[in-house]
Amino acid sequence: MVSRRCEYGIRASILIARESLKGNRINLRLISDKIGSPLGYTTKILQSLSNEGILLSRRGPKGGFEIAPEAMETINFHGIIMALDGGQIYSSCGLGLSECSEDHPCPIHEHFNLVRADLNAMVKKANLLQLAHGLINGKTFLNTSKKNTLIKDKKV
Amino acid sequence: MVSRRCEYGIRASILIARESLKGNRINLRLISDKIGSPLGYTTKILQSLSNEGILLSRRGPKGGFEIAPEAMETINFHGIIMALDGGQIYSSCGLGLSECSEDHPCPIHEHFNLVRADLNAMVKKANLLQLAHGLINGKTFLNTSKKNTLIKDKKV
DNA sequence: TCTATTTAGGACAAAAAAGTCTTTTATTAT
DNA sequence: ATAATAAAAGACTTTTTTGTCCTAAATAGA
Ligand code: SF4
Ligand code: SF4
Repeated sequence: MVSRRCEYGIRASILIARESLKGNRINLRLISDKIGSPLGYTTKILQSLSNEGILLSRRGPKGGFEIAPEAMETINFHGIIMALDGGQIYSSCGLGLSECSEDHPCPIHEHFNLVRADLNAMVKKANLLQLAHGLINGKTFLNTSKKNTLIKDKKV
Repeated sequence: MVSRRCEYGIRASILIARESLKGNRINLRLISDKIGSPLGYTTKILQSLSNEGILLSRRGPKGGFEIAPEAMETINFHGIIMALDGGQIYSSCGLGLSECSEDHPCPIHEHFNLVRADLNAMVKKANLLQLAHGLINGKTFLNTSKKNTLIKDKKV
């Protein structure tokens, strides 16, 4: 549904948001460790998010990444996906049926529109403040298994 | 959402179904032409679908691909996706948040469940008979632009 | 039987995505 | 100032996905 790049970006953002709410800045090593992503790859993803203004970064000792608490309500999945994958998910049909248009719809257009509407609603509804709070309250978890091992194991 | 491989497979299946309803067998060259997919790649996708019993193939002159009309109601997107991409779409979280479990959900689990439910409903509801009929009636279209040019152009 | 046609199958190549490594720049504390 | 720390940036490699090409096997029709 989204690229791995984007998956890491989402997980990292939620983690950084949580730490920022607790007043901490968190560095690359810790992030890649906690979310189970390759360090050298993560650095670029976080750079992209910084460049897009989603994260704040600070070099040097005591440096790391953070998110301004007042911005957290504005930053949602949609923004992160746009920053990392670019709008393809939205502009292209998820089923690859070439062209979208209301007066020339492909055979499954109606069905697919429902899914797309839900997806759009979700990515815009899910903001970082909410997600980070969920983590802090303990109601929800940010599972940090390395490299999706659990999911891959299922296949074997 | 699905791989390109799967996109081609879906488009091809709908086309073959339509032709089969009209009593025609359709060959590789025509298929790849109509759906705008590379011929040599398409051959393998159709082979996979044949091996999974989704398509019937016939070699030699007047050969080609077809789908038994009585099977069309049984063949849905779910089956095609499983045959070509394998169940990853279902087993892994579309947002890559590692682990799925009802008692240890990740922060956006509830939101995502809605999308997933819709998606599941769609891929199972969309069967080939229905889709092929849509094409024949002229109510819906199977857009055959080559290599998703329209979508890619939007980015430029 | 012979030839033309069409799928099957496998080896190979190119492109894209994911991941690694090394050097540079900024920041903090001594 | 200097040393240590951490992000920025870019070159490079590996893996996966996508795509190409060539040969073999099956089938229909002359
Ligand atoms: S018309 Fe609908 S189903 Fe068809 S390609 Fe466009 S969005 Fe997808
Ligand atoms: S708990 Fe829900 S949102 Fe989280 S990884 Fe699993 S399916 Fe995805």
